[in-house]
Amino acid sequence: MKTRSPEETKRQILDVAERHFAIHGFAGTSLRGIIKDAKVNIAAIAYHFGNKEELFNAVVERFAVPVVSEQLRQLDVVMHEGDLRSVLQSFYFPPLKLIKSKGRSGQTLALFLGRVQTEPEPAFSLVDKHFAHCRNRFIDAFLRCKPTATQEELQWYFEFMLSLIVSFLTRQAEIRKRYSESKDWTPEDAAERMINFCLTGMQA
Amino acid sequence: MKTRSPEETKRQILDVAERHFAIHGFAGTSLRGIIKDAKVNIAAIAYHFGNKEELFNAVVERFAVPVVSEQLRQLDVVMHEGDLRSVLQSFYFPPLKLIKSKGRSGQTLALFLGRVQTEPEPAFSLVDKHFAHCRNRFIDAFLRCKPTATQEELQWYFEFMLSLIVSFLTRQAEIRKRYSESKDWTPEDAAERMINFCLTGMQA
DNA sequence: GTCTATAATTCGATAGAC
DNA sequence: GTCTATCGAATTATAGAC
Repeated sequence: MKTRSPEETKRQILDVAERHFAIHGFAGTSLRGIIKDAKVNIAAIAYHFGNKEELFNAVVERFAVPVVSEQLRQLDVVMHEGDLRSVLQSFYFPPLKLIKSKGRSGQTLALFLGRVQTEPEPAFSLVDKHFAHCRNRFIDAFLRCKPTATQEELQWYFEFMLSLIVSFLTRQAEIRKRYSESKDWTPEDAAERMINFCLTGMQA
Repeated sequence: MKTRSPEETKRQILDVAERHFAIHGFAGTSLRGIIKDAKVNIAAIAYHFGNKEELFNAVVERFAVPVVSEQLRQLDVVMHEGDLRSVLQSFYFPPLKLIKSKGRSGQTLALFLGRVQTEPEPAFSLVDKHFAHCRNRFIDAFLRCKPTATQEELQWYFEFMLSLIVSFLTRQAEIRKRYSESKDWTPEDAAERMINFCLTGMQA
């Protein structure tokens, strides 16, 4: 058996765990299933991550931190323009870009990213930890674009914007199968549709 | 111990199972937790429903059948009008009405209704069974309202419409907590916002 | 139909050698 | 750091008495 570096072992565990959590959810995932696919020892998880919940947290953190960071970075760039489309793009593009850069494994990352937002504990409580600040910043940006809107309206718009991408990420595989008779579309096509839908929806 | 009628036992199991599945998901729910709350014997579940998956199926069926039936009935009434708002109302109102009619337990029904659409197997595969026909009918109705739109566009609009309510049902408790500083809103308010958002979004 | 008792797995976690 | 071995708890499902 070839030996692996500790970093490689950690990454391997994270990759497989991400896939299992994405497909089966937190409760439906067993550590023994993960170590079987990752070809590591059961004790390696305990050594590197602690327990199941901390492993899950590590998987969330690996994608959430760079995605939120990039969303806020892009938002900073376009903030002064007061252009709603640019704000929506700042929200939608970073996660889709990360998924695309992952190639084939991006599909399970996408599923995991959506699943985190819809799963029961402990997944759900992690969302606020990573995304609460992001949400407030985007609602502020909305206010710049629509100065006459109430805070309540803008909060709903944020929830609607989030709903579309969460639902898309979670169900895109099923959507593709369901509408297989239609011509193919790329994630960029879907992003454009979501952005246009939000854009007009917010101009009610 | 007071004896219960078989029908009452079944209903009691379904009620508690619905709550547990809604809160913990399919994999995260244990039959022992259900029988403890329902104050029935473990063997009663096997006798009345078979196994865990069939119990879950029974919970889904109990709400899905009347909701879909009412959606299609309302759609039939407004189909000829070619009015998009009426079509959207035919989709959104029946589930919200059922939830409201349940009173306090409507909250867990709402959570379960949304959860079914986002959970991993076996929940997800049940969705198509109950809702596939409904989806086709509503996409047909969209076509009547927007004769120039492509099939692909209309399919996306259906997914967006579905996304909003699924996300709302799953997360409305968290949304309320998150924006507690805002003034209160009723499910009817939320439905109107979703319908208006969809309506303008579809007029892009 | 309802119950007790238990079979048969599977799980997360850990102790301890190397 | 990595491994084997295993503990203790929890799970689903079922057999069989009443």
